[in-house]
Amino acid sequence: MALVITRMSTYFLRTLREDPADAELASHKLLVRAGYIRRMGPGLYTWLPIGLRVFEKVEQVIREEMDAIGGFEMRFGSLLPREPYEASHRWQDYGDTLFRLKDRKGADYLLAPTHEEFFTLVVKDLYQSYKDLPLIIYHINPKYRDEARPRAGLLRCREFSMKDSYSFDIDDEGLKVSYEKHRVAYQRTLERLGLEYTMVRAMSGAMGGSRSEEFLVEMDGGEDSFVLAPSGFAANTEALRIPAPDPVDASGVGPVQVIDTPDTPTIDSLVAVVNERYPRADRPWTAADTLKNLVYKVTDVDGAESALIIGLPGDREVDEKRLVAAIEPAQAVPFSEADFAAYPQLAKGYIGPFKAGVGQVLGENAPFRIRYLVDPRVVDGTRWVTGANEVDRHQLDVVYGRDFTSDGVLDVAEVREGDPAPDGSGPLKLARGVEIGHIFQLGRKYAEALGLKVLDENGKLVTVTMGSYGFGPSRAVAVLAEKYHDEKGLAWPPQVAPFDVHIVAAGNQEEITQAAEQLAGQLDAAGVAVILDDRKERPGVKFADAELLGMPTIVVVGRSLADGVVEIRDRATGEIAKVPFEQAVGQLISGSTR
RNA sequence: CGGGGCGUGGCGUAGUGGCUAGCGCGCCUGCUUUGGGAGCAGGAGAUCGCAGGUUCGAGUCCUGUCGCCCCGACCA
Repeated sequence: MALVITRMSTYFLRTLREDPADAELASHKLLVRAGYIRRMGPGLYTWLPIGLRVFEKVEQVIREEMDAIGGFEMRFGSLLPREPYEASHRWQDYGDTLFRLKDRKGADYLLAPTHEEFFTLVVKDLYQSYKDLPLIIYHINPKYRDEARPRAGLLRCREFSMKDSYSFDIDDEGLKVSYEKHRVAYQRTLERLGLEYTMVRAMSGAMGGSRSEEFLVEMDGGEDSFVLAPSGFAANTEALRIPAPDPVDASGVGPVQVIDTPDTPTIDSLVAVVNERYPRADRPWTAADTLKNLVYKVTDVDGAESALIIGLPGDREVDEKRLVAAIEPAQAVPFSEADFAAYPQLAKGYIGPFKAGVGQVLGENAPFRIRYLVDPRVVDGTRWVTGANEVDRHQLDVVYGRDFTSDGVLDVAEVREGDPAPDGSGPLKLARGVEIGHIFQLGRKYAEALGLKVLDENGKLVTVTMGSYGFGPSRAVAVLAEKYHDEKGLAWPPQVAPFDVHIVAAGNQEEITQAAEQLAGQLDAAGVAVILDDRKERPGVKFADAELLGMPTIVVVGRSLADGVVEIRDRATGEIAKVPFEQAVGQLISGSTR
């Protein structure tokens, strides 16, 4: 079947000469400038014809790999009724991120942020037996999330495209198999797209469930921070558990000394004072020798409040994201001035290790439970400079295990480049990435909430176990643009390029335009997708646009046609080959472009 | 939600309270030009985000409001 030659003189495409002012990332600038996408509103983008071709190619790769693991493509709408979301509690749990709307009768609807409930229900509708399982079904369609801050063009949108698939199994063994299939499908998809990726262990977040991994593409400007060990181990910083050092022999450390330390509001000033007045024999004190104790007010899901004191080395800050992940679903906020005022036992700035023992209370009028948790680096025998729980006083040579203990370990300190990897393979590397895929072993949360059960071989009703697996094609397009561009513009890998060959008719002479047309027609007949620049423009304009648009192969029909040759340019490498006109088609069909 | 920046033709921008809001790109007409974003001539296109206010006079100052971008928080 013959394709249609796209002629730039009539194609619905306009390139911009300058970067849009509201774009920061190269992918955003270039996709707008080259006429692939247009912004419609905050976090809302329209695919223009040439952009849609890229999007559909990415979508097709995903589709093929999903079909290869036995997935069945179907499609839900995006406008969905409230009730199933009510049953899974997500009508509430999703919070402000959910787009909600009402129909003319006042009934509640939502725009799908994801489709777990509806996939669960359609299986419940159709299947009743274990014999029907396992099952993988998926769709690719728009998702809606009212993000607090959409950004970076296609990277974080309020309407975006997602492939979401769902697996249904009779037992956990089956779920593992389905999960593994998806992992393989995602690896193949990303390889085919030409994207290098890192798989990281992730927190399961609001989705619930036991196991989850993210597929991240490393990129400056990415939104997820993760750590990478020399062994290849990788994890989200929230999910990372740092290794506890071995206990230290503290038999040579003298007894605790309480010292006067006025005017030491900061860790640095404290370190300076102790080094001057109480120098260590072996080496100077450093910020890492101090133990700072931060107080948080924690609110449990049942609304109960308590105080959490976190003891961590003075050279580290608490990573808020790690804290949130570590204590959820409870929430923590730093103790306020008013809180400190209400509990004078907590001497702000001079707080030391608190006596261990959950259930200890503070205050008389409004008793407060206190928990004292320490950083994993605080192990038996470690020697610290820390607060004395008295204004203007600190204590020296305080040894964990000898002089104080805790109610447990809380690993929420910031992670730094060079910190030891949990698997002992060496220093960690810190990186930023974009989450392009996420696979979850959901378990039975949705099946239970919505009553998805089947009869097993003994005739007993059992709840089905599920997995859910997301992949973002629109985000993948942005990441591809980010990875495949240079100072001149985009440079698509062939498998996702909107066209295989970009023919530039460099000159308006009859012979040139005719030769370009002829070449385009022959390539088209051979099944090569061609875009032909037949505009009445100067060659320089056409060259610049060809490079901006980024087809893998650019064929220039122009000056050299007088010698019977055309130029075949490789967009990515810049290589130019001069080829006799009559051999060009053969070369382009068999060459590296397909 | 907190912090910072910004709203001026389609795009990018200039504009110490003062005349008819300027420039570049793009667009239209004509002539010339034609292998690296052409030249000349002519032309169309802006209620300066919106609403109040101060002033003889507001794109410019004040207040409010809406929106956008960036950082953070949040986010399968």
